[in-house]
Amino acid sequence: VSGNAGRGAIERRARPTIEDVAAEAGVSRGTVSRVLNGGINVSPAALAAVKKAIKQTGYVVNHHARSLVTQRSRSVAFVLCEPQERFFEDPNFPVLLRGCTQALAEHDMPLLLSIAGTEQERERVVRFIEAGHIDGALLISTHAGNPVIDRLRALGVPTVACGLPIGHEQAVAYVAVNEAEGARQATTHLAKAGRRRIAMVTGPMDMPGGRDRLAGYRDALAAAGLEAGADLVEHGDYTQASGEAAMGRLLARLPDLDAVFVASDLMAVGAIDAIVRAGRSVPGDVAVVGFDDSPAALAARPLLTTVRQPWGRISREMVRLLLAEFDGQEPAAVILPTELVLRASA
Amino acid sequence: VSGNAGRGAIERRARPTIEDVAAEAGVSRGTVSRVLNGGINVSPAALAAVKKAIKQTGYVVNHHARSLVTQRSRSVAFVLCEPQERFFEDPNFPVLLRGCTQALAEHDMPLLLSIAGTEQERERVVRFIEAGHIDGALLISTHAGNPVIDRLRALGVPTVACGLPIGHEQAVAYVAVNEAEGARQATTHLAKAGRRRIAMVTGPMDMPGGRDRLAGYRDALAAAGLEAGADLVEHGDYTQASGEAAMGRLLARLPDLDAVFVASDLMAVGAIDAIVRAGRSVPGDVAVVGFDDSPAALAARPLLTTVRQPWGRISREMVRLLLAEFDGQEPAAVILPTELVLRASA
DNA sequence: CTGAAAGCGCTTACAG
DNA sequence: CTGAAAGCGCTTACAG
Repeated sequence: VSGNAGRGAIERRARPTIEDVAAEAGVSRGTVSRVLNGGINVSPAALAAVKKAIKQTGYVVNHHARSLVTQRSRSVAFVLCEPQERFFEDPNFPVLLRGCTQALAEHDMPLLLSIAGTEQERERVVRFIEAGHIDGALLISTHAGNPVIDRLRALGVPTVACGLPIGHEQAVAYVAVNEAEGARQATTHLAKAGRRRIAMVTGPMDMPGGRDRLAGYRDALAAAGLEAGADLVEHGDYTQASGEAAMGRLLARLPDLDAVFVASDLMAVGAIDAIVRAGRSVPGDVAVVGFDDSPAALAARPLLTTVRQPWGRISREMVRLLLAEFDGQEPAAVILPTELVLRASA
Repeated sequence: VSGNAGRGAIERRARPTIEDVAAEAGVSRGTVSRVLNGGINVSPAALAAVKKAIKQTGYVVNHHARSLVTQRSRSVAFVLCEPQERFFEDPNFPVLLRGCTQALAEHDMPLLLSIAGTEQERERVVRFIEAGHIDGALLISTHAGNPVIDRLRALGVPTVACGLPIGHEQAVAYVAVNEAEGARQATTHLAKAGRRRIAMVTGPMDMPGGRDRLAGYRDALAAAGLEAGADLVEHGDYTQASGEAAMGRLLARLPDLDAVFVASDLMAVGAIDAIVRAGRSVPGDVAVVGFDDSPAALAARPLLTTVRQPWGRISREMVRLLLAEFDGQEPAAVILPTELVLRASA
């Protein structure tokens, strides 16, 4: 009500400082600071007085002042090194973004979104990080030769990658899923259901999920004693359109195909389109298993049987690894298990 | 190469300060600061010397120190007040998020992602904002009675909403699209193409996009002299599933339906599913127009004719309005035009 | 366990 | 146009 009248540029009401709290509690500002930083070396009486004073004054720490002396910002960048299209289309990104935001929030750390899709954006993001605005980075990148990762390493900025960072496996921390095992689960499920001609649509072969899921599929085929000719495999790039196109080629080439394992849910949605358009039914004529258990799996008709990536846990582990690096621990890798989720498509 | 050996907790190489630049340039630190802040009241000679020194030392300003004295953080929160599901499913969010990130980046301001879907998250986000960590907020909310908006106003934090903030139209800045006009464009197109029984699937009626698109649809029907019975309208909640269900009801009730205007692309995708499953073709039997021109429109089969929301421009205008508020301008509203995008579905 | 004091790296009146 | 100085709000040895 008193509010905006005559306000010029932004100006907020003056916030209480540590000095105000000290006065209220009848102690020095050093003591207040000690309470703020864990309460070590503080008498119970002083502790109580300060806590009460904090409540009364409504004090909240000024992070800029704190960061100025500690040289830490307590903030983390979520660095998305993807071309525009993938960022928009891939349903996994929002899930991962939300997971990381939540996991960070639990430690009262904000997430800065940095989009580094183009060369120009990459440059800006690196400059930003060089400027020391953040303590660490969560790196989402699918490119094998991503320059951002080199720059980050050169700067000594703690970094955790999502998925195996090809070429930096030893040097940068990462959390990934057991790709091959997930593919085995999917393929074995198809084989056990009595499918004999099981094709696959892979992801890009220069990415871990591309290579390793194919390897797992081949393992499972061999274990089941099924044929595994090269003609059973087509490649996609994780987009829905590429899944549709790859499936079209498979269908044209292999009329007796009765199942397909697709390396992402989004591609699987495209594959189902192609199957239905070819006049065949899912799962009646062709059983389909996807990968990710992304929101796309639930939007698919029929509902998609898929290999779940535990996104919530992946996010939390990424954050945990990053915090560990802040504390001086060496970069580590975490490999998480997948789980087959049975729905209607297979 | 010298790098990590023996590194304990995080520690980066010491960065040059303003003092180093001053020494290098042979001026005082006040002069360096003046150069940094626009170069006003600085002689050409001093300006040149300082610029050179900045380059030589590789100096980059310490934002914490600056913020401590200016009391401004130069960072903005993107506050997403949506239930989990919508955040994951709605293809508009990534587009908007990217647009705002880019627009902010052009001003060298980082975007902090704040997710306030649950009550608990809302509480945390408000605390964070109360702590003074950000200068302003971009608010994405579809709820009519959202408490976050009240808190933001009470705190006097400059805020810009995406879409008309019901109940706060006069008090908080916003940028929205001309909803009714967009709906008119869609409906008129259908009428001009010779469709006579044009139904509609709306969004939630407690949201501007729900109400106003319905109004525009009715206007256009009246202008075209077409029937506009209440039985032609069904309501959805912007999810794909709700679009499919609503379309199912429409089809069951109105066998002679030959067109439908759906208030979001995602619901339109669901509607197409329902139409095809009912054994009818798109656009042959039923023409479909969506709303948004989100990535979903391009993933749809057939490609979706839709009403484009200019997301890039919406993002830029939101950021512009926010910066204007930082400079003391009163909250303003920006209404942007829509554009009908003709593709295959109608 | 506690207080007084130095210092983090900046900006900005102030005096000249 | 420029420099000396105060001060933003904190943390952290240091001495007691």
